[in-house]
Amino acid sequence: MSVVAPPDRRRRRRQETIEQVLDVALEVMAEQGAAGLTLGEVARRMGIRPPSLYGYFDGKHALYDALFERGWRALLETLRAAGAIDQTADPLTGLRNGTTLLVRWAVEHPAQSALMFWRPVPGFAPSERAYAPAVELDVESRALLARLRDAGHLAPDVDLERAYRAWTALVGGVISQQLSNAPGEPFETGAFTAVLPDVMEMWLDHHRRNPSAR
Amino acid sequence: MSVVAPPDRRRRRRQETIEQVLDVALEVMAEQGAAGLTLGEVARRMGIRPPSLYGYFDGKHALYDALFERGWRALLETLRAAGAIDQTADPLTGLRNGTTLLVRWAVEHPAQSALMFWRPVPGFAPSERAYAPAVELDVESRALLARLRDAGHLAPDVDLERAYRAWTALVGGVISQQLSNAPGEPFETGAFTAVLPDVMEMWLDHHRRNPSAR
DNA sequence: GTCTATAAGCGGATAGAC
DNA sequence: GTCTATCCGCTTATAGAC
Repeated sequence: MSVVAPPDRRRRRRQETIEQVLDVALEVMAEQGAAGLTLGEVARRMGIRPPSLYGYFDGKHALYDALFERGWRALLETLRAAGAIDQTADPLTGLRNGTTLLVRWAVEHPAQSALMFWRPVPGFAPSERAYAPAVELDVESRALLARLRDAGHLAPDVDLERAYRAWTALVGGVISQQLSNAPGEPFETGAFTAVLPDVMEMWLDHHRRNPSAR
Repeated sequence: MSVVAPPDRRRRRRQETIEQVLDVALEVMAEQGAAGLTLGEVARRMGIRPPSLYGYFDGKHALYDALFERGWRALLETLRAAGAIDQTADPLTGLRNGTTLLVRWAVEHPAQSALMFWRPVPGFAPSERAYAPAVELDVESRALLARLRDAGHLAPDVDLERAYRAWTALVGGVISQQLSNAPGEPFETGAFTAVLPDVMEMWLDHHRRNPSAR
């Protein structure tokens, strides 16, 4: 038996502090942008000194890594909770609703989205661990497209890989245009989120009629 | 007559130094990313001290501003030279060629594109002067879409504003996916640049048949 | 053991004096 | 152009409080 087992109390308290660091870091990023995060500002808001943060995170990149992972987990949970990637649900409804939810989440979490979708922080690359939930969503999304094809909504001989890349480009494009050119606009009335339905129908129309292996 | 008029020689030399600063800064950005630019690294490569750069640029943001403007001018010139936005050329060919050229330029100038299309540098916003060539391209692009409609390639009652926003989202999406998810891949063999033709035809098909005012 | 602090090193941006 | 000096941010070392 372990002689130095830490009491649950202490472990829980530590975990709470870690969560608080992440919460505060998200606040700072929301105000200053993803690359505008500083340990000094996080420490200031927590009432501690910057070096104390090293008891919880192994430096700034480790903090970014945790924020990256947390973001993808939150997004994945949002989509799962809505049943958008449920294997028994109607794939067409799932794609439309899931895509809309994803874009909404991105627009409502602009700084975190920048960290997750682009590479705004010089020198930071997510660890494999942090990347895992993103891979999970990737796998589920590809499976959803396959079900969409099997249900007859896409051409039977559609090039799924190519169609998937086009889909990510369209969705990512709406998000990046909205966040870069009209930041602060809410999802409901965004100049670019407004064309998301058009863009989705473009993609659906095209792949219903076209295997896209030109 | 002016007593202190600087000889042309000196003015030219100064201009050359300014250009050299910009060239070196682009090199550093290409290696470190847009936000990875540091005055120290630029000065080091030029064989001078960081404070000396203040004789040519009023600080780091002014340097970013010049790089932003230079990038949009270069892109605009590339498109003009190819006749893509020539008012007498066939608008359909112009759109296809111009879009392809734009995406190619972006993929071949990734760090500068990030500065131009997104907001990777905390606290930096382009000046009106630096923004001017971007506005010019914006105006020309909208005019190209109008000619496309008048030539019968788009539905006569198409919502041009909406169609234009969708087009920028599609093109920006291809660029951002390519640069974020497969950086370093050349334009010719890029995983996402490869779907650009699909994406363009999607947009054309949709707007030929659909006014997109749903 | 655990948390946090202070001190100090380093690099970067920038203002001022020469 | 330079050097100096200041300020800020990340990071490590070390030491004191609980």
